[in-house]
Amino acid sequence: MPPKPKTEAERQQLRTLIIDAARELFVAQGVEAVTMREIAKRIGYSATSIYLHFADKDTLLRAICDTDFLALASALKDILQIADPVERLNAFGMGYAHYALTHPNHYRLMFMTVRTPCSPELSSLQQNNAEQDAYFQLKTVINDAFLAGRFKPEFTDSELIAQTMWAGMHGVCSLEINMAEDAWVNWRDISARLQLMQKVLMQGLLRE
Amino acid sequence: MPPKPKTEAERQQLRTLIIDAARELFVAQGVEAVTMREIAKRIGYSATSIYLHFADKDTLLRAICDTDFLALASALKDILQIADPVERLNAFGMGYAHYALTHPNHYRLMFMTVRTPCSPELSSLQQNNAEQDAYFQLKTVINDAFLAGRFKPEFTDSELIAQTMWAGMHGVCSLEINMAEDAWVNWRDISARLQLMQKVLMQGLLRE
DNA sequence: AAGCTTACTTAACATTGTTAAATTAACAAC
DNA sequence: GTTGTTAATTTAACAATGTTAAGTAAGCTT
Repeated sequence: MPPKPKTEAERQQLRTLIIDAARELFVAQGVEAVTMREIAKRIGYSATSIYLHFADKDTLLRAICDTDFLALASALKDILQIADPVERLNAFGMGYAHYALTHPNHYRLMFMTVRTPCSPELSSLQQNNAEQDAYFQLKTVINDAFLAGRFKPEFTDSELIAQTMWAGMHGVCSLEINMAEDAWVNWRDISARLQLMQKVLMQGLLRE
Repeated sequence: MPPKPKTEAERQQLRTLIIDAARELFVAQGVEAVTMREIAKRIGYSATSIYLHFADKDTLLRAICDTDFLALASALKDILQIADPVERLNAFGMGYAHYALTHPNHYRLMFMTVRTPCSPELSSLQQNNAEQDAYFQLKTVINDAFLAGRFKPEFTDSELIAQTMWAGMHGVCSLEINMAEDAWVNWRDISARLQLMQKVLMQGLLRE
């Protein structure tokens, strides 16, 4: 209840307390369920206190987002150790999809909701850092295969290839996350869809 | 201001008046701009009147959605006339993407937002009607190419192919709609991304 | 003319994000 | 030790939203 001057460490601690509470709600019930008052109740503060640490709800959501981008990069980190470039590329795609499908709410926030666009300035993450930036990881993985001459010679723009592979996996994952319950479509098994997408991308892009 | 008993035709007319006003707001400013009061102001009624025609906001949005699913099917209808199955498939993919990118707000509502899932019972559209059901059109286009023996023999499930091609195009379109402004990624030109996706899908799936 | 139904409106409620104004405790200065 | 000052927090309050309940008035039926 009462006010004491707080050290920077204490402030940071409270910040992550808020983020964690928000994430918990958010993972359980999606973005809409996250109300400032509900978050506050969880941590035993009043709603307005959150505004001492985050400018508004959007900023808070982006802070969650940031930690989840980091989590994604961490989840994929080990895959970068695989020696063979094509095998690595395969594993990277599947690792990405696995993260997406096991963290649908995070994934939705990161890539499927209208939000003020991410930019390096607004983020706490370091762009082009292989430990933190999953997009950089993707570019690297693709570029390694590219430099190893594994792609068909007609494809010359490594970053364009990266964006296309991303789009392919993102397409499967986002349709699954958003429309799996949709009875209009007789959905095939998600792992079959993932595998086929992966295979098609590979067959379409790689040399024989 | 005054009440007269209305014929069924008049009721229907008011219904579409509401839908059109809602769509206008919605197209211009996205789903967030669609408030019941704003719609009402546009058509010179009070907000609560809308509830005489639509159970709630979600129902209204889905009604818009329904007319847009129909619009998508209509936009693609002519393509079905193309004789060569592969050429038709190509045109269908591009037509789909064109609709998505020229109607981003509709597309977002149809395929990218959390909504109570579509099912044939809740929709006014006829499933498996080539004039109304774009997914059926897709299945048909794919299946025609399938029956013409144009896919690699290893791919035996025509509907799985359909879902994969859909996912590919959806991936490109939805990333564009949601993340084009994102400065983290050095996005290649959208038409280059579309073309590459199309080409990769074709090269991956079709016989030589 | 009395009453019922229909189309509509105004009031009102609860919930949201957010801001402004109080409160309360610790610390510093005299 | 009283008095400011500052920082952390809360309570009140606002405006906007979706939605419901209660009212109002025009036409229809009898």
